[in-house]
Amino acid sequence: MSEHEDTAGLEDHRLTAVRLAKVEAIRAAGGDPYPPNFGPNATAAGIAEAHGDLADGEESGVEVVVAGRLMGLRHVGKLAFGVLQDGSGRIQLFSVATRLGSRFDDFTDLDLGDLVGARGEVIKTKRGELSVRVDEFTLLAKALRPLPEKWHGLQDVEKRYRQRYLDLIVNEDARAILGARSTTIAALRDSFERRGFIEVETPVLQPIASGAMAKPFETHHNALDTDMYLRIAVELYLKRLIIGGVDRVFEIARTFRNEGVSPRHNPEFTMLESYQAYADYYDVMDLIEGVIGEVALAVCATTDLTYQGRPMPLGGPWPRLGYVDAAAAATGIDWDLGMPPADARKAASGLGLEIDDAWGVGKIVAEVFEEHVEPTLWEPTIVMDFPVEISPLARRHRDDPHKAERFEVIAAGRELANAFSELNDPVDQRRRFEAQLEARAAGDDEAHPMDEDFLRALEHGMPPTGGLGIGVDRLVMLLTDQASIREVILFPAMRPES
RNA sequence: GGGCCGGUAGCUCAAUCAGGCAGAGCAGCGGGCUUUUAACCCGAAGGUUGUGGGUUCGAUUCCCACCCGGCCUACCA
Repeated sequence: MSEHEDTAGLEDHRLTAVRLAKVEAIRAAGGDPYPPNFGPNATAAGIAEAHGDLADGEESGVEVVVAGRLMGLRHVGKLAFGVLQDGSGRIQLFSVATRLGSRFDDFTDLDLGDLVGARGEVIKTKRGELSVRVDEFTLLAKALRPLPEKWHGLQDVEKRYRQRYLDLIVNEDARAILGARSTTIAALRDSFERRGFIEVETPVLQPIASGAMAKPFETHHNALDTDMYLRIAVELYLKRLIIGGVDRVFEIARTFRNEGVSPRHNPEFTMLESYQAYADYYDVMDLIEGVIGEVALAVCATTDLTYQGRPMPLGGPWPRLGYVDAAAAATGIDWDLGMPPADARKAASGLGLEIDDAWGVGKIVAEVFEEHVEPTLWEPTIVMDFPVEISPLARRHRDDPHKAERFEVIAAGRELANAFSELNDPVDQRRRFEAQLEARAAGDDEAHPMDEDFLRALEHGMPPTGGLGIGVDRLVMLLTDQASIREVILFPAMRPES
């Protein structure tokens, strides 16, 4: 195959044809437009830190070798000013025809987007721009396609998601969010590890989609000839590890749910789940408040954030509301999980909610809560003591059999974290699964499936345990002030092109 | 899934309301300039107006269908 057959039409477009021709010219002159390596010894940020205090027109006497992408090029007679962008920032390449000789024309012939290496002394120009005064430069990789507009960047949302590399090249915000996400993950890991939690990895492919109530992605394992599901949670696997004696365990788990796509939902997302033996949900409240505070400090250097124009104080302790009490306060109806379901249904219908006849009081109150309470909670709030009916994996409340020792952290009107005193009574767990099977039979296709393998593990004895799940993407949204989950996921789910 | 909005040069945007030669800036090309900072000046280029139909003498513009995206909504974390 000749190297021309695979240019995919690039030679047909005037902008790319010019660049292809430059590649050919370089090769014809014995050069390599794609050399195998290069050895930079300085970064834009490092140079700024070391030499930022040079006076205008002053020379540092220090020679550096830098590498990056050419983002700007201003040709002024026998001078040329290039803008080199590397992973740390930008530095000007100051080229002087009298120093570069015949190579000066090659420098001005570079295209925006080319990857370039340069060697020269760090100086500050007369106009005060810190620069590398180029004595030698090398084309490190020819860019055949033009960059988006240098001032406005890439605005087209679809292109920004599909071609995230362009977004990262030209939009500083995109790079900042990527960095904040990385810092968030590192800070979460650090917070849990310092508390003695061990990080593990459990199956993504599971024979039963357990641990949450959601529609899974289905797939098939050919060699085992068995249907499998992409995990919707890691809960039951981490509890197996608690049973196995791993007393503090966590996983940063990519999780998959075959549900709608929205500014707050991506079919694959990241959840951190942790389990702590001998702890109850009160211990977990302290844990989540501590962890979120630490992460906010690591990422934002403060816990007093602004989210979408409104104050978002992440520092704990957070207010704690009773789940049923909050529903009552919001609607003026004296909800009681022990009330006759018909009464609850009537009251909820009076609020304009559509209630399925098969629902129990717990599910009805949950509907009321999600409609009338959750959207109104802006600052982080712990809502505790959920209906046991909608909490099949949580321990029954020590004082009220209708409730579970479960809480969620609500922030900006949506769930940020979900936690409970874990259910470790295997007989009760079996009954809860059976109740879920009944709900499934009644038409709830997100009811939790029976999991005999997990029950067998529970029957060996699980210590009292506090469990926690944190929506990592949503946490990053809060920390970076982003309204859409797609802004904090590098490659959000999209329909295939064409 | 439903509703609303959008898709024009490589990129950022005009023109669409009320049908009449589709324009500009950046990028690219040619030329000039020894201190630029979105450099500037001169010149010449660059278009299947998302796709396919329809109405019309004439469609980027009006109509229909479809594709892709955004927001809202539904499901959910």
